[in-house]
Amino acid sequence: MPAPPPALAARIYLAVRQIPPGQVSSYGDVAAVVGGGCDARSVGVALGALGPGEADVPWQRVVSRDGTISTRGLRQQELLAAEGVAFDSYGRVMMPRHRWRGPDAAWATANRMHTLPPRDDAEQLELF
DNA sequence: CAGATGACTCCCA
DNA sequence: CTGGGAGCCATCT
Repeated sequence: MPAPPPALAARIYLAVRQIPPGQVSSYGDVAAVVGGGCDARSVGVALGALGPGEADVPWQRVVSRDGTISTRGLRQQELLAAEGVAFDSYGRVMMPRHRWRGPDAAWATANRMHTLPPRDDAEQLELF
C-alpha cells in the first residue's frame, strides 16, 4: 500500500485541484499558493509521487514557469491540448493566455492558502 | 542526524 | 539555444 501523502503534499494536491480546465500554473506559483515553506521543487516532488489515490489531481495543468513541459512520456501536452490549451511553435504553453491567476480569495482564506500577487500585464494583454 | 534526490527557477558564460 | 552552478526544501535512506 502506498504511504499516506504527507501533509504538505496533500495541500499541494488541493491547490492543484483549483486550477480550472484550459488553464495552467507553474510549480512556483502553486508553491506560492500553498505557502508555508513550500517551493517549486517541493511541488515537483509531490506531483511526481502522485499515486492512484490521487487520480483526481489535474497534474497536467502544472508546467514550468516559461511554459515548457518538464515531464516526458506522460502525454502531458496531449492532455492539455485536449482541454483547449494552445502551444506555440516551440512546444511551450502560451502562458500569457492560459496562466491561472490563482485561487479565489475566499477559498484561499478558507483553506489557509494564498492568492497570487497581481502580475504586470504587458504579457497578459496578449489576450485575443 | 547526514546525505542523496527531484515533474524547479534564476543567472551567467 | 545549450550547459553549468547555485539556491531552494520536503522526503526518503
